Amino acid sequence: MSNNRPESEKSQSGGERREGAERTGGASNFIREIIDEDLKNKKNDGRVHTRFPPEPNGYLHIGHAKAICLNYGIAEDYGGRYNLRFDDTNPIKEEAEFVQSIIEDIKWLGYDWEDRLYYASDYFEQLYQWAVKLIKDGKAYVDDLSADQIREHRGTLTKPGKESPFRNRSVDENLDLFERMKSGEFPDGSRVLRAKIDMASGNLNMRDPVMYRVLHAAHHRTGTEWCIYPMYDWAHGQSDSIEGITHSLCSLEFEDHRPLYDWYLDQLGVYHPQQIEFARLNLTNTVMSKRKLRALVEEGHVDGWDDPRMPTLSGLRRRGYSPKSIRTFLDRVGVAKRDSVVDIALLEHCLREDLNKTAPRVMAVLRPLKVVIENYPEGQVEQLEAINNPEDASMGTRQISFSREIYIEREDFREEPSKKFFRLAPGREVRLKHAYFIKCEKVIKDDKTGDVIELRCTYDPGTKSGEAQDGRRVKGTLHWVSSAHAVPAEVRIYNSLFTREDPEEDEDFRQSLNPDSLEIISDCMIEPGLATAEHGTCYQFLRHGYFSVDTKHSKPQKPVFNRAVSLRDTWAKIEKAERKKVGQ
RNA sequence: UGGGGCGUCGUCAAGCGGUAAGACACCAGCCUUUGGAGCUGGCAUUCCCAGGUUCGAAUCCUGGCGCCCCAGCCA
Repeated sequence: MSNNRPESEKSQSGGERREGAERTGGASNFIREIIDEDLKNKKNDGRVHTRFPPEPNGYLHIGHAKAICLNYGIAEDYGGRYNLRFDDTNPIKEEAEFVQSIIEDIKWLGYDWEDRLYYASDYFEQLYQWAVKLIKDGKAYVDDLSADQIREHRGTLTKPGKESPFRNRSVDENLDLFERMKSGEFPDGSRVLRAKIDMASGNLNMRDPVMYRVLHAAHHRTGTEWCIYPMYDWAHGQSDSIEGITHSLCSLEFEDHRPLYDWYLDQLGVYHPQQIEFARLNLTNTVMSKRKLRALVEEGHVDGWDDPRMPTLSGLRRRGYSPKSIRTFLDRVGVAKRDSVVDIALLEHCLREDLNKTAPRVMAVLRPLKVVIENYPEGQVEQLEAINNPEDASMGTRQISFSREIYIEREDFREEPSKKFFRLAPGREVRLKHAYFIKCEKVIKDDKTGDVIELRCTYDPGTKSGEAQDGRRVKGTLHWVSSAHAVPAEVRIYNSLFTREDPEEDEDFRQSLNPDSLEIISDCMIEPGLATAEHGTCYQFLRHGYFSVDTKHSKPQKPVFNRAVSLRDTWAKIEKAERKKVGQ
């Protein structure tokens, strides 16, 4: 590296950073350009401080991960800090258990906010004082209108609103009423505190937005201390301001809330964070709204928030996704302001890329077909050496048992093979991975059904470990397990939850729910070493894909595996193309 | 007939007046004891459209068109 300046100096220079090998935070984007510019102008004394502000009302999904990686990744890359703040301003929807799951998911992604864990509810008292200040300044008033009346007064997108008859109460009356709202004198919904801005604004958010509502509800942290709660819009900007956030990154729909945040901050005369909006993540063949995800859970279409088909972080984790693959994915997706839908194939690609380097290879037969090797001595068992990962020699080797009777994959045998099928067929020879060449001599069928139930083969003792002494080649290599040594297992194959790329296009997103999104195969045979595989571990089942030990259902001697992602399947493409040709 | 955004390959996405990066997907080939991985090559004469400015425009100007968001006492 030509760059040998001290680390601290590097971290302050945008230009150098792009050349640095250590820069892992992804390509430049419009947000980083803004920050580079701010740094150049010595804005915020060169500080970069971001935050991720989730509402604890549900589980995090990969769309949230985009916001997390963006906010936290930028802070890391610029040598700044990042906070975690729960936006808990609505006690009716929020629960402490969601706080825990959110913390767990973000930690799992690999981030550490140190001691900077905050809650909007930490600021309730300050927010209250600020509200009093606005009242005293004649910038806020207590409104007795009902929710319906407020809506009517708001006007429409094209028509200006009407001012509330309570808009011009005296400061003293407002102070008195607000105080009594706080002390619990009024029932829910009876009165609100509103900012006095402009009922004719083209921006609906500026038409005297509600700052406080009366809510006699217990809050997960403040209990029953408060019976008025701040609206998100009143709490959010000030919370960022209090924490000294320099760049408040949020999604596009808050663009026209920004003038309101700025208005509040201006009236209060406090520090202004800079809000920058970006487009949220959408993925093909899934849905990303909390409402829809909740419906899937509650209506029983999935096994829970952590169902491996869900785009939730807990679901992806259970399925076998690594934090690294998710972060890589998000880096590659980039950040911009245009609405987009990312092909889920990119996510899968990132997982394969990661697991290819790290997952131990292992043999598992999902749909076993018995093979008897007639010329192999009965009762003989030999140990063969198998490499654990051809991509990483340091992962070593293991011993596997070979014997006269084995299982191979049903789909690896074809009685009438097509030209391009180069696996096992009558009279054909293939290689057994790590073992010998075998040749199919006889096909045994069920008398009644005609199904192939067993293959009789011979092996060539001179092909041990997979090479023929006479140099003859074989095109196919099959995985297998020794029937006497293999252990039964359950394997769950997942396909996309929705058949349609964009399920939201339907009137009801449930219409394109994929009936085949989960296939349970219960009679699989796997290498004995996997019988006690640890929860969450990922393996590559040779020629199949990457499989993780299910954390919910897997038990020692009764293992359950989730297919995280299949291997790229060139053969499937060839077959598909062949079928298409024949169909013509 | 309101306000705020956005329009570059099938999908994301660089590009910031000097003659269209990269990734995924797809296609072709090489290689292979995983039809995996890897490697090589192909894949936008054109940037929503139309005018204009300029020696030169995806980038600047004007006018259209299209898409998204906003009328919670949700966030």
